[in-house]
Amino acid sequence: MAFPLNDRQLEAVRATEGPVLVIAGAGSGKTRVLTERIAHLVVERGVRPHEILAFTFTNRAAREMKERLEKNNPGITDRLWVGTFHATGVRILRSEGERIGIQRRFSIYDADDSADLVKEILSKQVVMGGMMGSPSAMRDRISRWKNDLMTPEMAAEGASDNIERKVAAVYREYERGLRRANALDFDDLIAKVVELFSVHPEVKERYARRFRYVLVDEFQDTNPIQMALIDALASHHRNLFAVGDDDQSIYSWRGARVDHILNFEELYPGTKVVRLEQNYRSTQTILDAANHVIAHNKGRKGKNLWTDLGKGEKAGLLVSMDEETEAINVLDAVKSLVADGYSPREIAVLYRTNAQSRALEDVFKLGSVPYQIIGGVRFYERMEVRDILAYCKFLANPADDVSLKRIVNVPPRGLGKSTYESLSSMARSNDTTVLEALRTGAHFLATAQKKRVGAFLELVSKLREIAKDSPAPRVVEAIIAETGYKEFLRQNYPDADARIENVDEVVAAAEAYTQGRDDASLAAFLEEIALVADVDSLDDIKGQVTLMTLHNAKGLEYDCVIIAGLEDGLVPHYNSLDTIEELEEERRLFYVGMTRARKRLFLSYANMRRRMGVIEGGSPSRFLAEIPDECVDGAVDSPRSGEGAGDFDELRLPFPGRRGPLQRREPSPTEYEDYSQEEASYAVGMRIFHNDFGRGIVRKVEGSGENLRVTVIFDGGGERKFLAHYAPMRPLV
DNA sequence: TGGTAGAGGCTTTTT
DNA sequence: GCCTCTACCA
Repeated sequence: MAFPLNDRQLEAVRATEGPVLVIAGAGSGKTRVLTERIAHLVVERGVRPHEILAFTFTNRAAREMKERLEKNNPGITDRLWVGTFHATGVRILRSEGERIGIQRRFSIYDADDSADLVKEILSKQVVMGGMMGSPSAMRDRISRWKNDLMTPEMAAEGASDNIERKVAAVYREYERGLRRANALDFDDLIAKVVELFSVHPEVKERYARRFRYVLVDEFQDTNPIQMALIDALASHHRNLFAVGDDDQSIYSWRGARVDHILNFEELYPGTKVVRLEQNYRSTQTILDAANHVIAHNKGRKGKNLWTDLGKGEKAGLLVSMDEETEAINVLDAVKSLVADGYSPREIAVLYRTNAQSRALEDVFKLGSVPYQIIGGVRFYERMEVRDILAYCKFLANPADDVSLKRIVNVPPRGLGKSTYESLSSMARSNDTTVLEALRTGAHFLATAQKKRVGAFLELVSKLREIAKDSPAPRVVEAIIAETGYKEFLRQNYPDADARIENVDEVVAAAEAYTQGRDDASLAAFLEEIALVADVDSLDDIKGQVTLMTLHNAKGLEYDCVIIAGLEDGLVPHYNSLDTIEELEEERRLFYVGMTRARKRLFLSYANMRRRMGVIEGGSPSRFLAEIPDECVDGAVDSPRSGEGAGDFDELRLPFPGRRGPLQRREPSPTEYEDYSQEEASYAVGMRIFHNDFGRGIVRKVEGSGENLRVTVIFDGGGERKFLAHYAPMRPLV
C-alpha cells in the first residue's frame, strides 16, 4: 500500500492550520491521511509529538495508528497522545481530578456495575410507582442525560411526565452513590473533565495551549459531551482536524450527533472542507450496491464513491429456511472461499444482534474452519470474572460499595441478604461506607454473625496487605487462593472447568499487563481493563474467521464479508422502525457492513427465525430491494404482502416449495456426512467437550446413528448420558 | 442463611 | 431459549 497519496489526501495532510473537516467515504484512506498528517506535522513542520492529541473510537484503532506511525518514524509516538475519549479522560483525571474532589484511586464502573448501583437505589425506594423499566434501561436513560450534558436537576426540570421525574430522582441518587463509592462511570470519564475545565478555566487553558493540534477520527459518532471536550481542547489554537463520514454514523443511540459533521462549518468558521471519494478498498460492484442503498437516505451530505479496482464479482445471495440452515450455508460459503484461496483471517461474518451468534457458533464449532467471536458475553462480563475483579476493585478502593456487595458473601460465608441489608442501611444513615459499618456496627449483630463479619474483615485486611506492595497478578492469585474461589466453583457449577479457566485467565491477563510496565499495581491493571473493548482484542494474527456485530465491524476491512440475518426486523431492527431517523441509521449500518468487503460480499437471510424462543417468519430486508439486480448473483424473494388471512400460516411453516430457484441448496450429502461424521465417532476413553458441562471423558457408548448414546464423566464432577446426535458436544483431538 | 424450583422478562447496537 | 429474580422450605 505504498501508493502515493492522491491530491485530495495530500490537501488534507498539508492543511495544518485552522479547522479542517474531512468527509472521508468508506475505504478512502482516512487512517492513512491521519497518520501521514501526524508524521507531516512532526517531520516537516517541526511540531513536537507531545503537542499533538488524536482521538480514536477504539483502543485498537489507537494502537494501529501508533504502529503505522512507528514503522516510518521510530520513536515518534512516545510522547504523542493517541487514545479513545475515555482513555484520554482518565489520563487527565488521574492528574487533575483532585481539583474537583475526585480522589486519585477512583474505581471505574462499567455498564454492569452502574446497573447494580441503580438496582441498589431502586431497592431502597419505598414505592417506585410501577413501570420504569429495568435497571439497565434506567442506566441507559441516565447515560443519555449525561452525554447530553444534563445534570439531575436539569433532567428533573425537563421531565415530560411522572415516570421521567422519578428516573431523574434516581439519577440524582445514582450520582450520590458514585461519589460516596469514589467511583466514576464510563460517561464520567469524559463528563468530569468537561466539569473540571469549566470550574477551573486555568486548567483548561493549560491543556488547550499545550495541544497545538487536535485530531478526531470517526467524527460522525461523537456525542455532545465528547464535542464539549474536543471544543475545549482545541479552543486555544483552533487547529482541529475532524475526519468522518455522515453515511457511517451508527451510534446515535449512544447520543452521537451527525449534526457535528453537518454543522461543523458553522461551529468553526473558516473551515476547510476536503472530500475523499476515491475508494481504495472495494470492487466497483460492491460499491455500486452500497451506493445505491445509501442513496435512499435523505439526511446526508451526499457523495458517490468510485474505485479503479475493477468490476469484481457479484454479491452472493444465501437464502435459507431457518437460522440453523443459514448457519450451515454461511459455513459452506466460508469453506468455498477458503477453497478459493482466501485465508480465514480475511473472512468476516457480520450480523445485527449478538444473539444471532449462537446459531452460527453452534454450526461453526463442529466445522473445520477456525473462528473467533467478538462480543456476545464478553470475557469481563462473565460472573466468575466479575467476582474476582470486584475483589480487586474493592481492595483498590475500599469505599466501593457496589463491589463490596458483590463479594461479601461470595463464596458463601454466612453473610447473606439480611445481614448485608442491616449493615448497609446503617452505613446509609451514618453516611459512611459499608466497610465502615462492618467494622463499627457489628456489635448490633448476633454472636454468630459477629464472628463471621470478623472473619471477613480479617480476610480483607490480609488481602489489602498483599495488595499494598505486590504486583497485580500476585494479588489476583492471592484473592483466588484465600477465598477458596475455585473450590466454590467446583462445588456449585457443572461447568466449573470452563469457569476456572476464566478465573486463571484473569491472572494471565494481569501477568500480560505487567510485562514491561513500571506500574504493575492492581489499580493500574484495573484501569487498563476497564477501558478495553472486545474489538480491541481482535486477533488477526492467527488465521481465524471473525464473527461479530455490524457495529463492531466499523473501521475494519476484509477480503470477504458475509452479512447474515438480512431480514426485516433484524436489519432494520424491530425497535428502529418507528421514525425515519432510526430507519436511516439502520440503512447506514447495512452500508457500513457492505463497505467492509474488498472483493467478495455475501448477503444472507432466512425465511424463519427463532426469536426469544418463538419461531417467527420473516421477509427479506427491505434494504436488499435497494441493491441493483446486476450487483447480485440471484434474486431476492419479494417481501411478503400483508394482505390475505392465509399469509399468517404461511409465515410460520417451512414450505420447501416456496424457496426460490436461486435458493442456496441444502448441504450436499457428502458435505453433510463430513459434518456429522465428527459427531458420530465416539469411543470409550475419548476426551470430549460439552458446551454446558465442559471437558469430560467418555465412559460408555451405546446404540448407533441418531440413537447413539454416550455416557460422559465430566472433569468438573458428575456423570451424564447424552444422545450424541443432539448434544452440543464434540470430541477433543 | 442458603438451596432450589418456577416465573418472568428480555435482546438492538458499545466506549 | 436463557438468565435472573423471587418465593419457599430445610
